[in-house]
Amino acid sequence: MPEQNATVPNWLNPVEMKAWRSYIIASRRLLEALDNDLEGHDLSMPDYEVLAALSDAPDRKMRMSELAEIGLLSRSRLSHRMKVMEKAGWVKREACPSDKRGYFAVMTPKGWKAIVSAAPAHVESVRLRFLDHLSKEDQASLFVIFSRMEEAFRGESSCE
Amino acid sequence: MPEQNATVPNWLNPVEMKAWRSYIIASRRLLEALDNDLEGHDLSMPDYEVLAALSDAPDRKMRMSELAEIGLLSRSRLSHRMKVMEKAGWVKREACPSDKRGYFAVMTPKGWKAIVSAAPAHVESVRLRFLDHLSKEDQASLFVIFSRMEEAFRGESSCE
DNA sequence: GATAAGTAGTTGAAGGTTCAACGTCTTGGC
DNA sequence: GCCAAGACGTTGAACCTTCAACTACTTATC
Repeated sequence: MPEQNATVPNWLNPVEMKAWRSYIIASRRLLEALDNDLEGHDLSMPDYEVLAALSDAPDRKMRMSELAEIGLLSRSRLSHRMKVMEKAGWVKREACPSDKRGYFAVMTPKGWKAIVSAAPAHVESVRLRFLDHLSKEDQASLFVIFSRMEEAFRGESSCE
Repeated sequence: MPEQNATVPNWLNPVEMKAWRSYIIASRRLLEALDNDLEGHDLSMPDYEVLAALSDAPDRKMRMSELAEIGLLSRSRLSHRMKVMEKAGWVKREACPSDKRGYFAVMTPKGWKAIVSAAPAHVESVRLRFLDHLSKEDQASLFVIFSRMEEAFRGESSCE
């Protein structure tokens, strides 16, 4: 970090620095590892999340925009991704009768099979890579901390 | 999440689920927000980290591979990124005399100016978006948790 | 000291993501 | 009803990342 003191910047002290660095490194590695673990099932994390969201939805279908929101994807990104997932046969699109601008993403039986076969391994991987490092108390306090953070971001989401 | 019980998958219980979801959502938003905050200085997070690492190195220069490791970038990605950063005038490359395969990434005065002007705002943004949500004790326990996670990933880094 | 194996770094192609612009439809105000 | 403003979703272009292949050099082994 360069030093400078135009308005006396308030650099991170060693404790803060360590917290921040360990967080940033571990969180990247975590995402990487989860993605790798999923690769065996030919799924990426975003694809998995889209399928997981659909699998929980009534009739396994959901409006594009809702899906984008849940999956933390921009509309555009979801749209591009859907083209690929549709080609893979996991989902299809269906016009929405009540709003003619809208579409439903609908999970196909093949998509269902894909997520059913990937889910146990993915959950296992979330445990192994994340939850297993946390005691019950850690889990509770992480939840508090990150909910607070999440709350703070509410309203300025950049994936619309 | 679909249900299935081939080998009785051990789904997440509500506490685990909440910890996991809040973590994954907040951590994505955090990265997004930090990137946005940096945008005003025409830097992305990876660029910032590369410059920050260089600015701390002796002579503000560093071997490409070391830089890649610190910045959590693959060699290839760093190489591509360097081309851009070089064009922007922040860094240049310099052959390594002792190992003729190797290169140094060297920070230019312009690069120094860029990071000096971005750093205070970035640090402020790390505080605002992350550290401010954490008490001293939270910081310490996060550090313990994520160091442990980081440790577990050691050796299977996919950015070589 | 020759050779095999490994390391440093780059490259191009394939694929993913973002951004701004667009067409289509809905909604609210008059 | 009409019109402006907004929401839904898609598109293409620009950009970024990954992956595998490659060159050039170094190291280890014999």
